[in-house]
Amino acid sequence: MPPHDPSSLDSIDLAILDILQRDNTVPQRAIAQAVHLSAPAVQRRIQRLRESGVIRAEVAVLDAVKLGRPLTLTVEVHVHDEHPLRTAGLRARIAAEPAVQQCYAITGEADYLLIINVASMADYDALAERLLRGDDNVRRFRTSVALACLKVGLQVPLPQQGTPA
Amino acid sequence: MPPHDPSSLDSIDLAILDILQRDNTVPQRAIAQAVHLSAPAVQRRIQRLRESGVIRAEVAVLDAVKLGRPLTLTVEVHVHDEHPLRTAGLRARIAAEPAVQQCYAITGEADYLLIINVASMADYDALAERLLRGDDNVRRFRTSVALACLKVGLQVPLPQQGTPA
DNA sequence: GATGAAATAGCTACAGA
DNA sequence: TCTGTAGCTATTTCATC
Repeated sequence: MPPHDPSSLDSIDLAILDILQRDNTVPQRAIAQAVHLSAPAVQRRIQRLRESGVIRAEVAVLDAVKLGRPLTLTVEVHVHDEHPLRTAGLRARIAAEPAVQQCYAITGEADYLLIINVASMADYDALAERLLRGDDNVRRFRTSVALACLKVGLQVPLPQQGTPA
Repeated sequence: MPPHDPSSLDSIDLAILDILQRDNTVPQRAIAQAVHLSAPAVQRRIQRLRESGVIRAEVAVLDAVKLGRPLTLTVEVHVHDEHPLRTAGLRARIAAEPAVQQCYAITGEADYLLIINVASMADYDALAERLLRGDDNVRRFRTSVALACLKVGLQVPLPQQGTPA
């Protein structure tokens, strides 16, 4: 995958990305019309954006409520030791746990921020048990219940470490 | 959009969703083969999942670094008054702000959790100014810098309120 | 739910700017 | 190097069983 510096993205690339970010089922012909280009030209640009990694993935976004996981929780995790060797287990469990939707390593008060989807509080309790309470490097964690999701963007922020979702 | 209760999703639906959640460019023939069904049968199921809202969106996931927004921040916002009328402005500004990738209304210590992507700290400062500091209903906010994104799942957790991304 | 035909989208090759 | 035109391949979609 060749690297891609932002300066090589022209305004047409950005316009294409703006469309695909919202809906990647839009036919290339329709995109072509929107950006005043031919369909193959659009196709080539999309191909390049994929190869260079600007487009990281093309996915379906699912509805957690309709999947029977109506509860969303945010969890701030504090660890004793941030050393990779000491956090490797936690990271591996997080990667393997489908209920964990997102995980960021952060600075400041807490060390990790998790966004989790579960069917019930009982499920969360069990999850917290095997994910956090069993780990003696986890000092404490603070859970908040999400009441609403006001916005969901899908730009992947930082180079991913470990297993991708 | 007809409602869809989780019980009406059989194991084949779940298998299809599991594939599409990772990569929605997989041809229906390949999905059909994976779930031991014919392509049109898969097509009908996908159509139903779309109409019922289980599949909420089909999108391209972009790389924020390659787009020139290498900084990810998480922000916990505390407000004075949670009344919808008093938070409407904040919510509207969040919805309109492309740098704000995600926003959850949460219980507990803070009232909102934001996940933000910006090009620089200077950009964030300007953003915080127009988004938060200008709002006299915002009591305080706590910003953390994300060091790494360990996992990104794309299940939309709760019914969205306000403008979707 | 499966089969086969029609429509449509995506991809490649080639020519020109 | 990039764009546009043309033609091909493959996928989606629809009608029928």
